[in-house]
Amino acid sequence: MAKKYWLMKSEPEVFSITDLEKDGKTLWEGVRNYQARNFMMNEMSVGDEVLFYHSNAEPPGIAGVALVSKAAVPDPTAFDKKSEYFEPKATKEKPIWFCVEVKFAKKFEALIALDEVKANKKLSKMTLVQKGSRLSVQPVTALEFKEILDMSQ
DNA sequence: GCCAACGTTGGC
DNA sequence: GCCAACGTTGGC
Repeated sequence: MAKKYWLMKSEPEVFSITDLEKDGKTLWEGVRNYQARNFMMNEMSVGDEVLFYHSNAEPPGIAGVALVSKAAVPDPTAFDKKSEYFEPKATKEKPIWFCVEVKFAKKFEALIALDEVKANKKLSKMTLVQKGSRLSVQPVTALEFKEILDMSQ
């Protein structure tokens, strides 16, 4: 299976690239959107590369790179009554929600702001810059991924 | 199975 | 804090 590329959004107030650098790895818990879940559950493989995006930030943008380190497992927060992500309908047999584990790869020296991505004509097709795109887990092409890395140096 | 109402995301 | 865009829910 060829390596795939992704972009995953996180609010840095909640969990930033610096938190990932500190922790080394994390379960990508709390995704409650079927499209995003399906990408994690069906498409992601260990070794896939992930652009770590800071949403709801000043400025919003791509902060670094992570690697998928574990294929999708049931999201434990769905079973946790105290979690804001608790899902009463989830059972061990039918967990409903899944999450992958990602590990830290690199933090960009300077964040690539959403504005810079929008200004780059080569990236005009990226899901991220499409109008109304809110998906928190989205595929990125190999070319787009390379272009972002080029912009980061 | 339609669709209005409602909730959420996330840039600005 | 606003609000456009989109997803989900629930009445029918």
